[in-house]
Amino acid sequence: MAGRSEKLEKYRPASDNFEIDEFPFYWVARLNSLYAMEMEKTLKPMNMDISRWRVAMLLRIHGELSISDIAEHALGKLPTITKIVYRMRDEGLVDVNTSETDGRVTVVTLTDQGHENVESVLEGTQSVFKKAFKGFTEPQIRKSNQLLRKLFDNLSD
Amino acid sequence: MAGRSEKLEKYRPASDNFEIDEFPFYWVARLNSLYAMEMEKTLKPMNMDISRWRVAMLLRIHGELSISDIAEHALGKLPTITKIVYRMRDEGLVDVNTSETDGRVTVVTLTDQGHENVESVLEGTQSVFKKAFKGFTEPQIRKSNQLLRKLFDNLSD
DNA sequence: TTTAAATAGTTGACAATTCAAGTGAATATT
DNA sequence: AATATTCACTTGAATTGTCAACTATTTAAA
Repeated sequence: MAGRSEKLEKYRPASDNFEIDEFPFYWVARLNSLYAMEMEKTLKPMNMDISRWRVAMLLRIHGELSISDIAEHALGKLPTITKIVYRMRDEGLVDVNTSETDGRVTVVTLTDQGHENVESVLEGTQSVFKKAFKGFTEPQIRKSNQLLRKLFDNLSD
Repeated sequence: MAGRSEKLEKYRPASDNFEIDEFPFYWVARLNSLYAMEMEKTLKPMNMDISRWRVAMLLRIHGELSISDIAEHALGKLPTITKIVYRMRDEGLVDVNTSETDGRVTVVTLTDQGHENVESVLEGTQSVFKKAFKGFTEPQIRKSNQLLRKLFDNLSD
């Protein structure tokens, strides 16, 4: 009978009045797929895909990362990241070395060609972001980001 | 020199002051993966995965869908959905039939076992949603949803 | 009414991801 | 110091997803 719990009913997937259009994770999934598809279009001509792209961007930002670091940021499984990295190495995009301070860790960096590749893709990717946030002001973008982060933090506890 | 364009710089992936933590699609991707991983934990004991689950939920809501309908809602490629559906049929979760009004379309529905399966999984999945939106009020959830939809709509033009 | 074009889905070859089970290096325990 | 445990990957087998090419059905055009 209380207003709040009644209203919340429609977000409860098990509820009879559940409305999927009102379910945030439905839109997170769709938004993510759509973004990925748009990006693939930009990436394909450069012989890249979304997986390689995510790894490359992280390396561009951080300079040097271990396989686990990449897995953590890109939220992928270790074997998956391992294989992406070695694929990228075979394509000349990254260098792979064993850490000098810890023999267990594998350190990955972008090669010159990898850097060039990233920069030329970057030009094309901006349009996707612009399109999605068309009409948004800076504070709105910041708030959107805060929201996404908050949900992520909540879920990772 | 203008305030706005300077502030917006950090969201431009090509920019030198780009900060990935401020990039909404980075968080969309991470949030989506994290949600998927949490869901997988709940789904695994019932012999389900996220793909099957998405198809099952859509069928629970809509009752009957064609392969393309499912592909559209789940934002998957046609061959992918086709294979998921036939896998689910082999596992007894769905029925697959040719439409009586249009011989090209394949109509998919949940079997009784599929329904039971969905209901028992639903019990477990609520906690994931609750965890993510812990501390959110109903208007906040609604606003979050609006935001995600808006981004999706922008991108799909 | 043929023929052409568009739809809706399927299939097979290939690529990517994932699980389970390993390896080898570093830490912790006895 | 020897052994056990944990950590950070790596590998192979199996599953899943994707592209390209194809089939069958319906709709549109000539």
